[in-house]
Amino acid sequence: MTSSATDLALPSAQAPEVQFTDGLAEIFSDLADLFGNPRSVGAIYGLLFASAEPLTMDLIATRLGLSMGSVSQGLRTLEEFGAIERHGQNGERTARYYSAKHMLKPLIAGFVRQRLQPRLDATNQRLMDLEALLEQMPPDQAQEAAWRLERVVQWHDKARTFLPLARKILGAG
Amino acid sequence: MTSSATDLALPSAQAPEVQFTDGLAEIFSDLADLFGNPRSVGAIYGLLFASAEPLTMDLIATRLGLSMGSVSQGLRTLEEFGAIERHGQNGERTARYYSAKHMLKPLIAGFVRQRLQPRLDATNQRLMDLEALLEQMPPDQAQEAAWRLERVVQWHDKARTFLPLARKILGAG
DNA sequence: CCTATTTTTCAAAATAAATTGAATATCTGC
DNA sequence: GCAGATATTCAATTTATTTTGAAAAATAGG
Repeated sequence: MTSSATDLALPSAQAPEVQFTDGLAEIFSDLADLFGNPRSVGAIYGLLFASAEPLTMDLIATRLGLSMGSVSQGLRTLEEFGAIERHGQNGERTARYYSAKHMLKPLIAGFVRQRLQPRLDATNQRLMDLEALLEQMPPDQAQEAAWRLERVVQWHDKARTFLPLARKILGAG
Repeated sequence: MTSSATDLALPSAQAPEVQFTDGLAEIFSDLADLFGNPRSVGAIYGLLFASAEPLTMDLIATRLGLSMGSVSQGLRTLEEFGAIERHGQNGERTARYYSAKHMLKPLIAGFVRQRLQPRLDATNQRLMDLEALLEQMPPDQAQEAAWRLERVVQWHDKARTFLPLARKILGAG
């Protein structure tokens, strides 16, 4: 709609390897977003994943059009997840270099450990608080409520025991 | 920290059954948020789940302090998920009544079908586009890139085939 | 211990997402 | 086909989140 005569000269007519890298960055942006992480975190991981050699912070920032601040924070998140590696910093050159671990396992495991697990644990605590509340309710109400609560608790327990399995299956590749 | 002398008279010293209902609404709010849905959707489901009898839209709105607009949209989302049921509207009384299906299965299945699946399918398409790109790259680069891309594609396929299993296990309760 | 370079921090700005509310539409019974 | 009641829509507002950018803090070499 926007482009004129030469539709082959697309808005972003980049060299294929650049398109490839940007494409992976975008895909991982979307996945990050899908799982409730900032898009920038996904973009950084995608870029590192696509790159043949490690990159410095400001290469990443330049390439993705992000501020150093964002990249710094994003790298930290990914490092907490255990999804990337540092190189260099051993004297000869000053800037640190980063690369993605090519197993998705650490990324997934890290995400589960850092983000999912804590929230599910918090929910678990609240469910237990509600269970305690039952005792203060008039018996007939309490029984009704207990029945309903039980469903949620059971599901929640299942979800929590399910997570390790999910991690195992999804992390294997 | 905020409350004075009588710590037993907590800020929201409600009847236990109200605390119970609000508690479940909050728990489901958090879960909704965790999975990328508006908190209001979770709150509505939680309230309906906790309630012994079906509720009208404006009972829900009043109880949760939401606008009718939010509740209307939230109920639609939940209906699309297949997580709630309508009652009434069969002549005698005018307002429709809503209740939660007490199986979490439809909620989960609906969420997966309406939200997760479409996004993963879109990602799949983009991965295929990237695969097509490989042919335009110089062979040595293409090989490197293919190797990386393959990892993502494999993982993604696994994730997609994994979803039905997850639904089965988590939906059973 | 100074300087140049890289990295982190975090308040402010930009952006994205959810919620409201009032106009509009749909129903139901008469 | 009107009136009262209920429900939906969607632009405007509010709220929450992400990103920026500039100041402060590390880090390494001289």
